[in-house]
Amino acid sequence: MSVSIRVTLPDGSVREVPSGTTAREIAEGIGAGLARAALAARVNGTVWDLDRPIDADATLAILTERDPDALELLRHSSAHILATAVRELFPGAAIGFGPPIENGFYYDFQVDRPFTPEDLERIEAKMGEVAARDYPFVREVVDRPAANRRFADDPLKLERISELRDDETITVYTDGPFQDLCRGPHIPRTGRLKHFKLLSAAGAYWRGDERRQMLQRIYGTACFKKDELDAYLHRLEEARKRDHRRLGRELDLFMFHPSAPGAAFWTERGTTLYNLLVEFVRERQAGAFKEIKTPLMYNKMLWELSGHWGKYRENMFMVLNKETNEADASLKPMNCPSHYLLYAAKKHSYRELPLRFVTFDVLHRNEVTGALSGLTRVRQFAQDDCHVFLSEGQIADEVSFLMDFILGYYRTFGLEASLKFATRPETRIGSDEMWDRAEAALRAALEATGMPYELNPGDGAFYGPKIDFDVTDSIGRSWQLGTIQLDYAAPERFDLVYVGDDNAEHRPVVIHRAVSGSFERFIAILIEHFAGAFPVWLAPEQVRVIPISDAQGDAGRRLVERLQAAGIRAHLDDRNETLNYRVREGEVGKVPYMAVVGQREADSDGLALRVRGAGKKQDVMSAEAFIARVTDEARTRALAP
RNA sequence: GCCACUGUAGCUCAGUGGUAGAGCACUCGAUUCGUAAUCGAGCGGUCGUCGGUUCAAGUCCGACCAGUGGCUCCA
Repeated sequence: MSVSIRVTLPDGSVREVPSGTTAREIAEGIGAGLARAALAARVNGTVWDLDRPIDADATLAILTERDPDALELLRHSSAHILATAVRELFPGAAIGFGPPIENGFYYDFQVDRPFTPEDLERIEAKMGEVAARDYPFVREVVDRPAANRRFADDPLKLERISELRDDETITVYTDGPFQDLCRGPHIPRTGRLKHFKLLSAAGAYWRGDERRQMLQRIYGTACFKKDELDAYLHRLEEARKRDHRRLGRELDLFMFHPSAPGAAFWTERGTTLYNLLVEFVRERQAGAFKEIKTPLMYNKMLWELSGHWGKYRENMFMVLNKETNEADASLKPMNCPSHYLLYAAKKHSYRELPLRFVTFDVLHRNEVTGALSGLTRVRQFAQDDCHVFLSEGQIADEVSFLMDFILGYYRTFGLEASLKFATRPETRIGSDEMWDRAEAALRAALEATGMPYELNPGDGAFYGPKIDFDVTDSIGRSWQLGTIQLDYAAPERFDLVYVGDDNAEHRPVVIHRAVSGSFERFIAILIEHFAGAFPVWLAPEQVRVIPISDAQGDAGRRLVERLQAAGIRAHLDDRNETLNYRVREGEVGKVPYMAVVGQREADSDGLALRVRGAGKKQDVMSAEAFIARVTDEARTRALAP
């Protein structure tokens, strides 16, 4: 005896079908084409396997390749197919987790030896076979004892099973010879996987815990269409080409040397770029901020007061005391404590608040070797660091002020930032009333911008809530750049006070603010963002003057002098090379403007302008007009060319 | 710090146990050119470092250093 259920389709129509009918059967009832295209179903808003019986009234939509959720499904199933292949080639491999991720999927294995690149090729070929065998993905609901029996040989899975709550449904998915503990859902058959590639193998701690054993992770990606896969691989290649480490060398901006791992050497051009950024921040901060400099090295008295000596010591470069032979001093890893000392050194009136200390001092953090990476993760760097001392009543206005400052800064570079609002964590200091006020003030300032923001409940610092500014780079990596953090703890710890209009001492609040994060990392992001083709105001070399032949050498030299006198970073390329060769070098070197001087231009006190990236198209103009153009673009910090 | 991979000329790379190679860059010479690589010659490496195996090591083994991809962490 079968009970009927009512299934509502996206167009609003209702089908009455026997309980236990699958989405596939309903799709077949709608049309053979839909049934062929079907990958899964969305039942009451949740993605289900196509062949899972539906036993109650439901809304149902058939998922095809076109559905945004389908790709995740394919990639999750790809991970299973990867595991299927690995198990065939490495029968003893224990399996960890295999989820879909942003651009593909991975699976973790416990194997006797790590995978080699050759293994990856074999595994990829085997995945093709598994897909071609077109196994169905079969879902089964099992009870705990059955699950334990099935994965008796697999300690990782047994550990996972033991953590499942009793009220959780345990499901097992099987494709051909491979079964996996998995919540699903999956594509109906392995044959639906056609376009995939394994990308890399790497170690990864089991459960992401560095105290647990290391598993071998294989990363891969999969798409529904070949051109999508090709496009993704092409994107990876493009990202590799604009990698700041490669461009940093090619454009002669910086280098690293084994003598100073994690600390950059800046060339003349790189230093020009670095200083231009610092100058830009200085210019924007002029007036409202007070730039200060504090020592780079401190004895442990300060770090004990700040708490770093206990919690952050591992990351600090220690300095040995010659007499006691003990490490009792350190290079500063952060500016905050020294700013507090300077603040506390004299009495402050409420009239001075908000008082904004900014600095570009050099910081050192002893990052573990494996964490270092180009300019994005270094041991020596400088932040555009600011600490604001203010009264609690000034928070809302101050946060608005700082947000405008930060967003305007990013806008200059054409960078899009997304905002995150992190609220009180479980372990925190201060009263609930204090947190209520702080969060309300931050939130009000956030909403005043009208920008969308993501809520990160519980992610605030123990000393106060914060707003983080994330920027996404060309490779799709997201970087936390700026931050606005309220700090109620530091003023207590350092006993910071100001004198109020009641002539009594009051506790200020501190706001930590950074805009670029660190200049080093920000430059890395800019290099990749612009692919090395900096806007005129930032380009280390703005103009390259190229006399066509020796006869125009003097005219070229005069032009360079004139440009330099106008404050333009111009260089002469009068080398004994062909015009074509020198133009090519200018293009490859991403110089925004090439000013070519032939006899006609030499006679008329002009130049033939070639704009970076615009090809052969040239624009003959007077030196005067050109100077006006370049200085204007530099002054306004225009993004083009 | 952990796992794997990589390290040969300034750069990109070839060289799988038998006398170190190519292209570009650089230097010199010729060429004086109208918008993405002119021609020729030359210079340049104790093959990351140290140790081991071997008659013989860039090549095989070990340790260390550095880089890369991840994990952990993070500006």
